[in-house]
Amino acid sequence: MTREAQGKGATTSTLWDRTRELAAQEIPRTALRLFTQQGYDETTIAQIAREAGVSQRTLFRYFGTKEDLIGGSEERFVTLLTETVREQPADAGVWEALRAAFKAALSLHASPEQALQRFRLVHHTDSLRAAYLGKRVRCQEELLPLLEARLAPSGTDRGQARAIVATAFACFDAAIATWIEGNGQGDILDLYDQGLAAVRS
Amino acid sequence: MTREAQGKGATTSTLWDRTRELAAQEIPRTALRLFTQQGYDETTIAQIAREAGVSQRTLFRYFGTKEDLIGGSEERFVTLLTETVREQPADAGVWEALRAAFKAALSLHASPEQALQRFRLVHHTDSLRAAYLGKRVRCQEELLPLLEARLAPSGTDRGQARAIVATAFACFDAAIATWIEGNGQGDILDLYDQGLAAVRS
DNA sequence: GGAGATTTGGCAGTCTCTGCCAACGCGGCG
DNA sequence: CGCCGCGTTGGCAGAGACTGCCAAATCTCC
Repeated sequence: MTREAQGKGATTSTLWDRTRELAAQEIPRTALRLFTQQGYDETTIAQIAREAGVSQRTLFRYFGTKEDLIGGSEERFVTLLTETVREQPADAGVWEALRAAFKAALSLHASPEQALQRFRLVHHTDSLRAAYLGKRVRCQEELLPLLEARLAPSGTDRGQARAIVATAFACFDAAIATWIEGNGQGDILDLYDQGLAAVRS
Repeated sequence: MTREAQGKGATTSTLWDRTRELAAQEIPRTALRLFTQQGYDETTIAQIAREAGVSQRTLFRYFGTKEDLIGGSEERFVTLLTETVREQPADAGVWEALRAAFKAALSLHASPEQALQRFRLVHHTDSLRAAYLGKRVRCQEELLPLLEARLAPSGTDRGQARAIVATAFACFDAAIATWIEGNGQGDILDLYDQGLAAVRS
């Protein structure tokens, strides 16, 4: 990992690195399977490690906590959101910028089915949901200064900017909850737009 | 606890019950003191139990988890919010009803200083904050059907109602965060109003 | 092939939290 | 008064997540 690593060219990725990456993909896949089969709390780290073919110690080296086995690393998520917001044209409003960020975040999922599976799992497991919400507010805090800059011209203060960011994320979560309730019918972003429209009536 | 318990009359509360209640108040007080002194993660259950004069086992019987030592039981919070919303006149809008609920929730704190202390602790401790957010969304879910009823006449669907509730709580949290940042200056409800005004511009 | 760096695995330990059982204190019964 | 039922308490053992520490295995580079 300390090496120059991901040469998209050919030879720089040694067979060893590829094996490592395979393991790194195998572990969360096994975890997700077991979680959906028997529940999050009923699945132990020992079992995941055994079925994934690694030791507990190694598993914890790849993923710091049990919650990290779902939903990938937080940094990737944060950087995706911040980068997307940064890429938005300067004259785009904060609501448009945030919407674009959510759209980008949703595109991370391989398929709607997989997304539904993960969302359901997180939504129905208290500890997972709490962990997700924790990451979410950290995202909000990272995004705050960026959006504050966009809002400054209109005389919006920091507290108001915080409320706007929090609202956007809240409506995003609400959209996901509604989407889960409808078993994945419809489009999450449409639900988001409808929710936000009701809020800003 | 199974006895008829709190007779506000005199003789029904035995000396034994009073001792129990004292212990139940002493434990979270000790916990809060230690948490603010040396930090949440740096304080162990063993230490709290020792300084409060009870065994670990008893401590866990009173408060199911370490997080419950802060912020009291969730049910009390939920019932306060739901009761307050229910008490609102039928023609009151959802925003007014929710605002009244938040006002009631804030009145639970003995003093602004104590509130600031607790808010700061929760806000700056990842695990505590995650636990708080978990309780918060559970509150939202309890409140949802009540507010859905109030919104039904205006042709608002469930998803939109969820977005509205989520937004109100999000702005409430944002107000608290801003209030903490300002070291307790100003009024939380004012900050809430300002945030919501910016959102609904 | 060997030296150095990196990764892995095992072990012991901490901390939260739970189940189980014995000890204690309290009230009510004969 | 003595005894029994009942609820509370405390200690103990254990599960489970997670962290240092050290040795063994593995890879890379020379």
